[in-house]
Order: sequence, then C-alpha cells, then structure tokens
Amino acid sequence: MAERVVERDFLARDALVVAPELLGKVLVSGPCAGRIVEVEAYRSDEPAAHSFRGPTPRTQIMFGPAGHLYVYFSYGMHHCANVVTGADGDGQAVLLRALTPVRGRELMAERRHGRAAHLTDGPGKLCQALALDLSHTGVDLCAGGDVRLVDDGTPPPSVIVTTPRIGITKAVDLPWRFVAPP
DNA sequence: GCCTGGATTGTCT
DNA sequence: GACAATCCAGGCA
Repeated sequence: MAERVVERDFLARDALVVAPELLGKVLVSGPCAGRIVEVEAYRSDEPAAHSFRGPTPRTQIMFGPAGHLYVYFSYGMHHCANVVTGADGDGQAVLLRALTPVRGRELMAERRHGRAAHLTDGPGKLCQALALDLSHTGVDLCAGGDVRLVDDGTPPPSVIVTTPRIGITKAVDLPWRFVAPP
C-alpha cells in the first residue's frame, strides 16, 4: 500500500473545502494510525472557533501555516486534535472527531485503560489512543515526522454526511461537521 | 490577580 | 437520560 505524506498545498485551502477531503486520510502517531471518519471545520469568522477573537498564545498556531497540529485541553481532562488549514494568518483549523484504528490497535487499547472497543470514536478518545497532548501542538504533519498525515490511496467516501457541529454553544446551526457513513 | 466557561467522557439512576 | 470530574485560557477588574 503506497503511503505518502499529505502535501501542505492540500491543507492550505479553506477549511470548508479541506474538511470533507480529509475523510479517508490516515493520521499516524508513532506505531499507531487511524483513518479519519469524522471532522469539523472551524474558522476565525464564526464565534465557535477558538481563533474568533484573534491570535492568543494558545491559538497562534491556528494563524500560522497550514499542516501543523493544534491540540487543546478542555474540561480538565480531555485533549482535542486539529489540523491547521487555510492560508498563513487565516486562523482556520479542522477538528478531528473520530478515526477507525488502522495500526497499533493493541497499544491504543492499552492507553485507553484496556478498553478494546470505542478506541477512537470521539475527539478526546482519539487523542488518548494516539497519545497526543499539548506538547504536540505545532507539530508539522507534512514533514514526515513521528506524527504525520498520510494518504494511503483510499479516496474520500463517495457519500459524505453533513450536519451541524457537536458540543458547541455558539454558531450551532452551521453545518460544518463532515462524517463518513459506515 | 481572580473568575468564568469550555470543540468531552464515563458513570450513575 | 442526566450529571459530575477537573484544569487551563481568556476576559475583566
């Protein structure tokens, strides 16, 4: 299976264009990997995004070049992983909400405290399974490093379900969640 | 400096 | 179906 790292140009487009095309791509973290099946788009022109109020120490990575990882900590116990998209300075990102395990399933189950099922079907869970935390903020997913985004030749699903985003309190009506049906 | 709220999850009823 | 757990960033005094 030919596996190549996703090009930065692919990600340096509008989050609403990149988000549905990320479905089917594979996120690799060391020995573990998972295929992206659910994402949400966030842009600085809508209040649900962390970047809405402009750059801050936490969100400055979202305003940088596309292809970097933005990890934030929420609710005191969960991490969520985003891929920075758009042009330099746009403040856009695509939240990775769910994966299907491809490699390293055993290690993921170990990190998930032995639970073998539902390893990566939520934004907080996939970060735990892939051992992503705040220290991974700013990692370049296009550089072919330990944590990277790859295309294994699988095309995006022919049918993509679009729904409003989950778990937010602002701009709740924007249909910016993209899901690959099972 | 202090106070508030959050792009969630797991567990209990 | 409802709620508690728990820490950090951002806003405001």
